[in-house]
Amino acid sequence: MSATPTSQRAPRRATITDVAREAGTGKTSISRYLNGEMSVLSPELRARIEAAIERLDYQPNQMARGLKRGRNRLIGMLLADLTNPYTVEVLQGVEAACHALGLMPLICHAANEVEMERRYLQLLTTYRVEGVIVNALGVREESLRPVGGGSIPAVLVDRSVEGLVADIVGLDNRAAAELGTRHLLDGGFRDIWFVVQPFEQVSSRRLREAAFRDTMRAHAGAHADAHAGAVQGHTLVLNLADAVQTEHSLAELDRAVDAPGEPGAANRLASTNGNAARVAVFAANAPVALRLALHFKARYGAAWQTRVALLSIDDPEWAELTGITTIRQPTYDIGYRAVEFLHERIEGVQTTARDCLLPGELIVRASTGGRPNG
Amino acid sequence: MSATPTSQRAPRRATITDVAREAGTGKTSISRYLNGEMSVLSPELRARIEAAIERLDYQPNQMARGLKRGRNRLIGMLLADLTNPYTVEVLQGVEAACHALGLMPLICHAANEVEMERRYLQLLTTYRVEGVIVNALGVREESLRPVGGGSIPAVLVDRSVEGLVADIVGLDNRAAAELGTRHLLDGGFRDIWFVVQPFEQVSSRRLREAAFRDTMRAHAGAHADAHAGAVQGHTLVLNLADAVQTEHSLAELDRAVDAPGEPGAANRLASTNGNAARVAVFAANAPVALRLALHFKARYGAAWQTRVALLSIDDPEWAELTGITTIRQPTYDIGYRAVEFLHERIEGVQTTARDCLLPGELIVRASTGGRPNG
DNA sequence: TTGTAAGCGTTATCAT
DNA sequence: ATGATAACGCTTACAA
Repeated sequence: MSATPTSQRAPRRATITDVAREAGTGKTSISRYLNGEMSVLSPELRARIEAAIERLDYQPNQMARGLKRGRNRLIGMLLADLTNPYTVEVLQGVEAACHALGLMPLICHAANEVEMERRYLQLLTTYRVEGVIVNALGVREESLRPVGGGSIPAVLVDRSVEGLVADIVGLDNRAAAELGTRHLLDGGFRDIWFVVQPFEQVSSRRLREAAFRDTMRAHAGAHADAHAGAVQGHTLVLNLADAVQTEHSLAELDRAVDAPGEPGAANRLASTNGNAARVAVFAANAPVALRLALHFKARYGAAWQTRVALLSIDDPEWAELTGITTIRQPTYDIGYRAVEFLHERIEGVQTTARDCLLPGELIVRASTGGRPNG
Repeated sequence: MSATPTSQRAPRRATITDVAREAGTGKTSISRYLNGEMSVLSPELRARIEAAIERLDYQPNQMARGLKRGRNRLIGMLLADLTNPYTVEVLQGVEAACHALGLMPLICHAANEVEMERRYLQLLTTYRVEGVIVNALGVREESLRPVGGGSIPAVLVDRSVEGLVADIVGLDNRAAAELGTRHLLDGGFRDIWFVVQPFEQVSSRRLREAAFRDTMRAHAGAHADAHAGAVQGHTLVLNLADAVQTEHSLAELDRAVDAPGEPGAANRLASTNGNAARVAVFAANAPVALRLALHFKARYGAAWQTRVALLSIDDPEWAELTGITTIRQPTYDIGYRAVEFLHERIEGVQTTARDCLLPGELIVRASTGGRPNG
């Protein structure tokens, strides 16, 4: 690292007044030119203005424009967790839509901190953004009140927030969880664990977990007499924010994997393929799936997939590499739609809160097949 | 998706004038209160102001403040590619530093599009950000000129840009590439391929590639007589932006893997462990490593690591899962330092362009060990 | 077709 | 200790 002094001062940027003077006219004409009101400008004047702008390298100050106009084309994008691939993908859709609609997203990353979420929301408000897209932490937060209070247009992504009415767009969680569960059931798995982060507070997790249980129950009912031993469905909470709790939960899962289908092991021989002997683990999202995969690999070695079948909602880049079946979310569309909804609201569309549920796509890979790879 | 009409109009936000009226005083006092000039406010007035602000839920308009003050605490953060985990990690450092320094980063994602980079840079300029942190695409871009022209303070991250003088902070690429290469050499690998995206334009890639070659050459020189057959170092360009070219390059790599150390295969038996028979592939970054891993898995099956030893700069989340040796970049620090540098420049520190090179950390995993796992 | 002047919500200058 | 008043850079009636 080196540093020696030098000299150069940033020259003050040209203002509309400078341009007016340079072009020998008034500010009004410049403003008209900037706003494309060409029909009211003589070609001669227009040319002079154009030249002046060019000469001064003039660029209108958006802040000043926004102040006067009362709108600045800024929208806030509040993100719970950028390390989750889901978030980045949604963001791509958001950016594309913003681009198309002439909006500029202010991206704020709460990094799973409630305090950050609060701070950023306040900041956005202070910058007078015209609306916000919120991928909330999910906690019932007083700080989100102004958002819902009609004070500022908002669209929720992925998660609803208790006591807050707003448009929401995200995965059709019920359908997705059911899709995954049925896939495992169809694959002949008898012992299925649904692993999810603490879900009381987070609507999407809650819905997925509920759908999992419902589907298992429905299946059990339909096949009550067909099979001697019923399938087993368990929900396991994995609190990734707490290392101790995480270890605890993983240990519970280990016991199941070590002795699959314990109470009812007898009926396993009747199965059509080897999957009845393997425990299936359904991860509620990618962070959970990753944690599980890392754990299994550490415990059972590189060939862990012969012991456990992993399925996950979300389709992270390593899923293909590891050969894990997933349910891909239409992330790009989610982001795109969210902006469209917000845009409508900003433009004054008045409706009650809308729900936009997009379907997930099952991507079958080796993990849930009959002959697991190593 | 449902939608039925409702009614509620956003009430205009309170302004400083509203507060002044509510508190029965002038705007000046409110401004003073906002800026913490408590010493010039009687406790009595201060209390009235506080109450008025509370009652009106007043929040000062940053845009107006910025317009008047000439500074808005906004900085631009231009990102080449958010899908690269590296970028997200750097961002975390940036956010932390901004938080600490009271700055608000406007995050712009160019998504590897030169046109986007241009557009965003122009946009940032138009919003009068006080500075920019640029993780440039690397292309020699005329649009970056205003940045370097002293017109606006800037700090480069990871990559320098031709013909643009500015502070730059990033990985010590030379040292990192040398570290990786030596690790492979020490591991007994004789046939090493360095795989990198087109590197003419991107300084970090260029440096890594050069360091790789230099290290290989140095090694060859030092051990010229010791071993009968010298080690072989190859550089392979993988253009991920072009599917056809990518396939072509991968095919070339396949030939090498299928017949490792072709010209000089005789000396392989002399090796101390099995690694002389395996081809080692050194990926210049995570995106390359992922593409390679996916390819190898598709071609050689789940046990591909018995055929190829993969090493990569960057430490993506799947590296641990797959057991791949990596060189981790101090991403968080890179982001943090970048903001600190920028802040100094914004505050008027005048120096010539500084280089801040941070060291990478070698994380040894199974991939480069003597007995590869499956 | 062009220009003047009054704001937008702040802060800064200068009185009182 | 307090408060008019003039900017900041722009848009927009309203004139001319």
